[in-house]
Amino acid sequence: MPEADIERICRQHSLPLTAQRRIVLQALSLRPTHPTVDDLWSDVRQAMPEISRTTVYRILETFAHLGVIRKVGHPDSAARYESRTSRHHHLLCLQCGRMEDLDDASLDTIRLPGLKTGFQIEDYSIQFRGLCSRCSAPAKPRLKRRKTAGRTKA
Amino acid sequence: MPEADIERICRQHSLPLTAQRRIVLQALSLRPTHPTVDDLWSDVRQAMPEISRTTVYRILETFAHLGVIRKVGHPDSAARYESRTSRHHHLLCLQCGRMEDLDDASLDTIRLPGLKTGFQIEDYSIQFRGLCSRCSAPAKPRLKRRKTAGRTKA
DNA sequence: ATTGCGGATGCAATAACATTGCATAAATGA
DNA sequence: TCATTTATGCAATGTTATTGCATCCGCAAT
Repeated sequence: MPEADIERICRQHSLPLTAQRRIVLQALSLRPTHPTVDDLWSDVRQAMPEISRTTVYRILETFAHLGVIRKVGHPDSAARYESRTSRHHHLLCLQCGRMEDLDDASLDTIRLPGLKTGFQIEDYSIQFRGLCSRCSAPAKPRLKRRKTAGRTKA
Repeated sequence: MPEADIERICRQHSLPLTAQRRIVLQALSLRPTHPTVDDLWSDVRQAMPEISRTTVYRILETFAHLGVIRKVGHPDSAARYESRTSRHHHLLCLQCGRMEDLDDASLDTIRLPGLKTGFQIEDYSIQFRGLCSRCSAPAKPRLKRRKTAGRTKA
């Protein structure tokens, strides 16, 4: 998320533009894998060692309520956030919990379920579950090596 | 989940069939809305007041690892479980956090993303976000009442 | 029915995750 | 620069989840 966007967002909502807000949103947008609050806190402390964990919690909650970022559901309980709010999908690794974004325009044409659900639906996203490349690779450890020997690099 | 299934599952995995396991799985299958651990603990204590919270945690984790039940991702941090592991989708209320199941065979034909994702995909489910009937109804509170006056029952 | 084994349970302690109250500090607009 | 308003940091507290260990219970062999 470019600096300019962060400024605009704060001004639009009459929120003081603080260094903490800049740096937290910045850190979030640099993380493609839906970090937890503590992941972000670690990142942010590199540049601002005195920032408080509470502040990170608060900033994320504030912007999530504004719809600027999103809190994503993840089976490993611990809040996770993402900076993208436009439609996209998720790849979830059942082994390590890694969650990556997936963009695929052909998935934009899902027929929304009818009103009989009782829900007024605004958007959707698909969660694909499986094994990420890191976790599926070591799945055949007994295989004899051929010439394209496996990189076991975790 | 019928009693017989619970027995079968335990025998298949050589797990002692305890009263606690029976009652926790039973309680989960009676809850259509993806309860938290404490939701289930409350339910279960009606019939078994001395059951420990820790035990409920452990039973759910055990069976989730076996694939008998599933831990679902939910933006409100607190683990939630569901007893259905066959493909189905979710309706999530952004207001109250309620999450309901949606079955719709026409959503079974999603084209899986290719191997270029690096993921080996096993299954997917769609999360539809919006407002549930309870939360979308009071959304126009300034409206003059007509003959179909609103039930304000939260 | 009794016994013995291994795993499950309950409890208490602890850890991990999250929120709140309040004093201080910083951003904004005049 | 000053006043106002809100954010931040800190410490305390609350909530959610896990762990170690003594005891209990399901289960199978007797």
